Amino acid sequence: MEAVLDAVVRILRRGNARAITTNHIAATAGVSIGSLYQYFPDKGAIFIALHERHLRQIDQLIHSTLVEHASAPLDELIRALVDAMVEAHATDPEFFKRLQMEVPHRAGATRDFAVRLHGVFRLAIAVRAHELKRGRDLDTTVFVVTHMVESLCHGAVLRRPAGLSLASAKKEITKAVLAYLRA
Amino acid sequence: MEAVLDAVVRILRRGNARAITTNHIAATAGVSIGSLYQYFPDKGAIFIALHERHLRQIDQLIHSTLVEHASAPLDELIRALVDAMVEAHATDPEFFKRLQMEVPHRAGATRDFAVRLHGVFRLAIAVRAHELKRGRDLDTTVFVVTHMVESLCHGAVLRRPAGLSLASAKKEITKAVLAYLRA
Amino acid sequence: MEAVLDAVVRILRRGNARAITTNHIAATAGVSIGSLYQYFPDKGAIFIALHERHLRQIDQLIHSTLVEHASAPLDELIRALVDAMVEAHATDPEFFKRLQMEVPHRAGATRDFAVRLHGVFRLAIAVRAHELKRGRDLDTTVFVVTHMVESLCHGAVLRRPAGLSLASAKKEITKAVLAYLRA
Amino acid sequence: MEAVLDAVVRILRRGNARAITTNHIAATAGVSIGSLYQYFPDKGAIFIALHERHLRQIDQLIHSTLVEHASAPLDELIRALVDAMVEAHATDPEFFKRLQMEVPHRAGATRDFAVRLHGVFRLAIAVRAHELKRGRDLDTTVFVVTHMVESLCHGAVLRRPAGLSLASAKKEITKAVLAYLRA
DNA sequence: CATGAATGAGTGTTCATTCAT
DNA sequence: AATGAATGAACACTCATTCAT
Repeated sequence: MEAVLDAVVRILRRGNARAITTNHIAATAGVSIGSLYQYFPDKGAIFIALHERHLRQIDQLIHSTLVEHASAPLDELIRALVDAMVEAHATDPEFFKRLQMEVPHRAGATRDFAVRLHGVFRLAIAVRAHELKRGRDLDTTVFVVTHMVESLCHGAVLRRPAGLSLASAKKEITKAVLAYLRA
Repeated sequence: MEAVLDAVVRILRRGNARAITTNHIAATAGVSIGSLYQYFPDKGAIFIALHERHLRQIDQLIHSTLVEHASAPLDELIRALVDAMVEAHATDPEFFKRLQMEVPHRAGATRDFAVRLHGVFRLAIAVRAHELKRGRDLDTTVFVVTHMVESLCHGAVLRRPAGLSLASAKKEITKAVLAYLRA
Repeated sequence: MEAVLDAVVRILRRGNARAITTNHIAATAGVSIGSLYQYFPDKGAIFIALHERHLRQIDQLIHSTLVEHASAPLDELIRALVDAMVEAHATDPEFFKRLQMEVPHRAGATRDFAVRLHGVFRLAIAVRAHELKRGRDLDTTVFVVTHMVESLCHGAVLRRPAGLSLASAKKEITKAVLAYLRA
Repeated sequence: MEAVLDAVVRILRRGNARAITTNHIAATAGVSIGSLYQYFPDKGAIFIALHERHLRQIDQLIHSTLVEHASAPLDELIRALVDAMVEAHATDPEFFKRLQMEVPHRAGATRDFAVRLHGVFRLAIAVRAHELKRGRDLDTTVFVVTHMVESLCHGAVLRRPAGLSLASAKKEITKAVLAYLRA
């Protein structure tokens, strides 16, 4: 199963978006289509699994970042999170872009992403509520932070303006998130 | 040509993502496939045109908002922009979601979006540079604002937490953007 | 459409039961699979159409036999009917056998056959009721005659014992049917 | 082996004609496909065995009927045979119909049926030759009787007209066969 | 003997695209 | 310019069969 997902990744990296056929995936994975269909009910399931694996990896990254900085103040935590998110996608931005664009991602894959981030971010922010102004709605705050982190980190990797280094981008994102949280 | 794009919209609204075939699009548009291919070189061109039309609509919306608030202070402008963006997508969020998920948007459609917003936002912010701290890099600031507005406005329509009204979401987004700009 | 059915017939005659694939049918018919699927929703529809055409041919044969012998007495009519039925299948018994055995005939094709024969036989026998004993139930009589004619005529072509000529078989069938009708 | 055939029967009764795959048969039978292929060289062999088992059951039924009525006169014998045949199929006509329609019966399964019936009927009629007119060809007579019994008994179960009870159908079939034999 | 994961040739079907009318 | 029947490459998927364990 892992081999199949890796095969899709390999094909995607090679840039052959047109070659993402079940037969070609199976061949690239070194298994027969029969075997492929023993583990995935249909083609869509492969894409869903691929997205989910990607999300799981980000999840783990964020989890370990949160654990590592469990007792750190808000600004340090945000800095670390942004750093982790950006680095996670900066390794192979080309591939990441293609995964976003070429691989159909129906079925709330993106939603899942927002939802999962929501849970852990909620906890992390709740713990540091004393650093924020009183009277804020926690879920609203988390909603905004979640979207800012996701969108800006992706943007930093894929669409940052020429002349803006990745390091500066990370600083700016951190600044923006903290500005919101402290407002 | 407009009829063809409207046909895709109609099919999308009906929810039949599987039915987006050139033949079905032509039939729904009330033209023959032959005619369809007289105006669009291939299927992808239809999707590109559809996305571009959507972007053009948002562009116009933002343009008129900017013109309307040409001499307004920063906070009013941002409030108006967020309002316009959210309302533009809130009319039919189901359709909008499907457009994002089902219609392949290769060829930097999203990039174009960011790029276009970038241009006008740049001007609007440059004009109000006196309201911001000195020494900021304009492009960086615009990059962040652009992504925040896009991501949060889309998120507000598609993924806002239960219990958060659209009106409150708009306020919160405005607050977040202004917090960043004033930081 | 006719060409497609003829193609199936040709393949069947060639004996290549394994070669009855939609692609092969289309190729044999001299049309593209695309065209084939423009006229038949799926493979099964081809078989149904083939059976229906065969039934229609038999229907017409029986109709003209009935018309030709509209005012003939019962024994002459039965003799003519049996003759027509046997001759219709005797032309190419090999093909006919394969049509029965190799071509899936779900969806009440055979039932239709019995039903159609029932209607015309009913009329033909009703008109000659005076030649039969009184008090017979017409539908029951027709049911028996229908099945006798169909089964025995098919059997005469496909399974008659060695040493029994087709001509003798026809005589015997006629005798059997008349014996029943006059009983 | 018996379990495998029963599995096919069970699947057929459930109506899932599309589900008659070797894997599904094996699963339903509670054995592995490996084991299935230890006893049956290929899929066709399963169907042949199924048909043969069915024929064997009918054979036994007819045999015992013949033995039971070994010294009975012709009319009693025919009545008993028709009764046995009809009852044999009337138990589960739905299943029987599906067996006929869905299960490929190449390889002269039907022929075997006619042939086997032929043997025993031949003997039974030969013994009672004194009840028939002289000068009849025995094989011809048996051919006709065989087909009449098979076709009419099947027809009585599957296609008898509304308003005709099974009991009346049996009487009528008996009458028809006797009428022929005595003609 | 039994198992069942693995195989892959082969199938039905779709659908973007063309082109003669 | 408009049409839409025809095309056929390409695809997702099935399922009978094998064979190492």
